Amino acid sequence: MALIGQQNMSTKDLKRVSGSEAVELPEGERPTLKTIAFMAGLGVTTVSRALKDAPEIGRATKNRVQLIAKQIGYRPNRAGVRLRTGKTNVISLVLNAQSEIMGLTSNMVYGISEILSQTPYHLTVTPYSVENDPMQPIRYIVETGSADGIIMSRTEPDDARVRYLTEHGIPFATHGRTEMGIEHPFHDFDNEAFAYKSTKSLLIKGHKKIAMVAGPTSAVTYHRHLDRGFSRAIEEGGAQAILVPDIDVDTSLECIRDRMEEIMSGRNRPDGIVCCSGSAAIALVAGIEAAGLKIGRDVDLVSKQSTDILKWFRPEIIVFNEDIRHAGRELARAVLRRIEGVDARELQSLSYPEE
Amino acid sequence: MALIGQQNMSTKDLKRVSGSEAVELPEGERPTLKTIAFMAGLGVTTVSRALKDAPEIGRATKNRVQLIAKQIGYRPNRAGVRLRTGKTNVISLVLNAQSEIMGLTSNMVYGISEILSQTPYHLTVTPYSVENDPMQPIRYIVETGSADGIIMSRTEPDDARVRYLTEHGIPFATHGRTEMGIEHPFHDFDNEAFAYKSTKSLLIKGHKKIAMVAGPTSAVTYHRHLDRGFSRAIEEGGAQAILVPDIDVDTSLECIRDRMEEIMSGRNRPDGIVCCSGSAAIALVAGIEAAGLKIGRDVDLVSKQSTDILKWFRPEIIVFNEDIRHAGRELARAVLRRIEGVDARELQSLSYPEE
DNA sequence: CTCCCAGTCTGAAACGTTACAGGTAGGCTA
DNA sequence: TAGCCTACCTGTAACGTTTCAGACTGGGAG
Repeated sequence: MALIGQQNMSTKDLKRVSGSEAVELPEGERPTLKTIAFMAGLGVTTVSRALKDAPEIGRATKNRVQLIAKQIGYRPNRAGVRLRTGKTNVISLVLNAQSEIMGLTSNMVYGISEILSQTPYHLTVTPYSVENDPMQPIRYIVETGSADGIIMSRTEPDDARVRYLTEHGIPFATHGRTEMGIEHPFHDFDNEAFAYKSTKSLLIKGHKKIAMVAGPTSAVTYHRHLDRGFSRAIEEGGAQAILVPDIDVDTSLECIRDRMEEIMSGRNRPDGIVCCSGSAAIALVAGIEAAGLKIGRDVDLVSKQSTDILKWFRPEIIVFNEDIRHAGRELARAVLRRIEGVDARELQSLSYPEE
Repeated sequence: MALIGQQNMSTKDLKRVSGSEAVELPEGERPTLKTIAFMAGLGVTTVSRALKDAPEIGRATKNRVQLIAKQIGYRPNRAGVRLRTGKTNVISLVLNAQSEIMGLTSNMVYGISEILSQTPYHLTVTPYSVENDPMQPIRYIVETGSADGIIMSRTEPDDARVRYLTEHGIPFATHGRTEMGIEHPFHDFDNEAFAYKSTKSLLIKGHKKIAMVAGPTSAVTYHRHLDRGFSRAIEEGGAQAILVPDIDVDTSLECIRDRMEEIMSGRNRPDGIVCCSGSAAIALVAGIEAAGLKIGRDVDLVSKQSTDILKWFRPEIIVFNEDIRHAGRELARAVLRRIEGVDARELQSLSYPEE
């Protein structure tokens, strides 16, 4: 551990500008406020203020300083700013490191980055393993002050993280909604609308026995929305809902397939299925086909997908798309504006299923 | 907290306490070296050194200081360390923000995080858009000193980023190899072995006209390896290589399918195909089936995959697995050890195709 | 002529850390 | 007894930034 700092390309012995004029030109080293101050013949304070357009600095001076800064490619030292102000200029994406088949995480990351790339913010990713407490990374970030804002997913109706962050006044945005009477920034896909529309589309095709996967077993909020939309459509259509028990967002694909085969081999099998994730749909299909049935003939399947894969898999599947990259953009925008102090209620958005 | 009263024995300690600073008890604020120094009745310098087990600090003192630090949950302030030492404790993952169907990026991120979670390092992700210069994020990181080490992918035989980082002495590790006479840390999947083995397996099945997708059109190094393994196996087996021109790592799936359909409808169509990515395989299958052929009957397909999806898609596809999460772990380990000063040649690893 | 004010600019201090150059006490050598 | 060494510990300065409390103009008011 004594070795760690050693890579740090030494030769730091540069003549320092102390009180008098030890001439230091923009050689090798990164320019700082001091460099600009020296070049402009001003004090560091003035330069600092000039660069942020403070009103007590003359127009001419500001222009001059800003010109120099641009010319020599000045970039504020993040450590300096952070130490002095506590502002990290970091947004942390907290997610669970579950293996996933589709590029869900990637698209979220890319969406967020798209927004952050036009700001001084950096993005750090903090996964937590499935067996760990989801609160742990959150606590770490808050206790060490290592980010100005947090984006997280797998939001639950009563979410301990939301409560904790709200109590501590840390800006955050969630992918998904809560139901705990706390107003906070979020972005969510309207899963109720999806479930409703997709169930409807099955009803219109004349199906009468409809199943939804995965059901409301899970702790995650959006399953409640799915259930709501599903139940509403079922009721309106006077159809029968077939239950698919014990499947949630973490159920393995193998398990989904087996469960599905079982159900599709039973005598009360559904003629229409609503599925809420692309990967689950793939397992469903395997189960259905293992039961000797065929999508689009014996049973219709409508699924949400966050990546355009199902059309390659079985073109017969009816798909609705959830744009995760867009979610990433929305969440990034929300958390940034929250940091600026915008009211949480203005930072809540939904996106709607598109066929 | 429990240790507050613990001002033990000596009388001379008191002079420090009453001597200069205002008495500042461990309030809501985060503890710093000063807090510990006050509690232990020592100087900040001593505490700093005691915490890193410096030899010039007495055993007893070290134990005492470390105990206090643990008790009050002391965490070094990253900004302080970074400002003073230049060490950021950040690893940056630089990747291109191409949409991807499989969870390639995610698994890389998770693999890296697995390693970093046991260290003080954080992971930042810096995507660059496809139309941008790949050098841009690299330059940014180096110029602003915003990471201690870099991990990057899409490595090319003559890679400008590798040259630049080597010249600047910045630790990095690449996913994939270069061919430019510069020794640097890398992890790579042995694509030559994969191409050789998979082509062999087709030869053994009696196939005589074999195609490989994607071909060596791409700038990325690993296509050369694929080509080498493929050619070697073809030569040994006295088979015929069917060319699939103009397909590279960035070709859209639609385009791959169309090209494939065309080729499979031609009169000199292959009876065996080697494919180097799961998503390309999906498009290939579509093309093959559009030509009215069937995998496993008219043509055999062997593909690499980085996520276990092909078995769901067409179980007839013969698969080899590339473990991206493992690659992430290897790369993280490599860049960390490089930061510690380990020779680059000791930080080069390959992983081998597994069926 | 003085006084005050607005408009500009400034040095010092502080954030938390580590490197440097000592300092002190006690014991051992000569 | 003086001198020196070892084992521990210490204060100060510095990293780059922002905030605080001035300080210096020139000019207008009294």
